[in-house]
Amino acid sequence: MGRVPCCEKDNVKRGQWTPEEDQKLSSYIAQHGTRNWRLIPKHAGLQRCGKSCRLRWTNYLRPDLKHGQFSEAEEQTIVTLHSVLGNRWAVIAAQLPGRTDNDVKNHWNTKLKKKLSGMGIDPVTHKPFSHLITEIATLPPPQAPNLAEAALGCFKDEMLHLLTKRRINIQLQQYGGGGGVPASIKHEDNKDETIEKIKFGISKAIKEPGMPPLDKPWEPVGATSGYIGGVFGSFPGSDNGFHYELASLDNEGEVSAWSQSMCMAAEHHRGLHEKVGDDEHAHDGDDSGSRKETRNGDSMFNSECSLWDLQSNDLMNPII
DNA sequence: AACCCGGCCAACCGCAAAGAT
DNA sequence: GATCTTTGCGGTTGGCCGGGT
Repeated sequence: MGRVPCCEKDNVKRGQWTPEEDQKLSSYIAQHGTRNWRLIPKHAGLQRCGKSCRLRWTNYLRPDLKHGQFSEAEEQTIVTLHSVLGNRWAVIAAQLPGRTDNDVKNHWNTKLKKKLSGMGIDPVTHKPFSHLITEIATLPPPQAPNLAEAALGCFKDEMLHLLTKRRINIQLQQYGGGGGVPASIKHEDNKDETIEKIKFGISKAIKEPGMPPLDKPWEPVGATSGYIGGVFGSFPGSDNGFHYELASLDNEGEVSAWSQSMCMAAEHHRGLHEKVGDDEHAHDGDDSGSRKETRNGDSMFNSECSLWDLQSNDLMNPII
């Protein structure tokens, strides 16, 4: 047999908490602790679900919480950890005293994601968009055009931002001084034409002699590409005249400390994934169950490539 | 002044692991 | 061991607010 349900949904209040409710909850927890969330609203005189009380306490009322702006150092920590851990908000928040997973998640979704996109870095993979385009371009037809279309759909906004707002230099030297540029892509200000430019660039890239053989399976090129200090380029070991050069510069044209840090995070991320990739290769014979991740991320940190090994000095709290 | 729009963030929802019976 | 609740987590939503028109 199990237990009784946590609360009857009909009889509970929802929505914003009032100061009176906050006061009731805080004073009850101060006296009795947080032992059983199901009973807390009942005993504290609140018409709330236990789950709602728990969230209110953990995300807002807890006395050890910080409520102010995120510092630059905190932002850097989030980006660095996100590049390694992905959307593991609870684990990331554990490294930021006074911040909750909800805080970190909201800050990421509203600020950091855009900040990275604005710098030309894909916030999901932490790779530069130019790198993604390069990877797509290494695919053989007919996949490449389809994927390019899909990617353009996904990254259209970010690409447009890059191409129209930031200092970006897409060198399509094969055009031969512009004479070979198709008429449809000559007007810089037109956004649709910008997309056409990207498509054209990708299709050109696919046809380049320096490109990997089209009849071979795709392999990531990250291991041989350079990406330091905000500048990224280009095809591995090729001097084929086709490359994207992407500079993440601030308004004054300088590479900011934040930008450099973000780029280093991305570089670190790339290195880690290579290492993780190797590690997973080494475990190819394992049964899948042994690699299954627990909610606390145990397996990640039990693996040969742990966050501790790679960044032990940066972590403030042990990850359980 | 009224309306619209986008950013922000608290709160909710649903799922899965952990724990209790 | 099976079943059920509790807890923790990540994704999503809805409302508030400020700026722009």
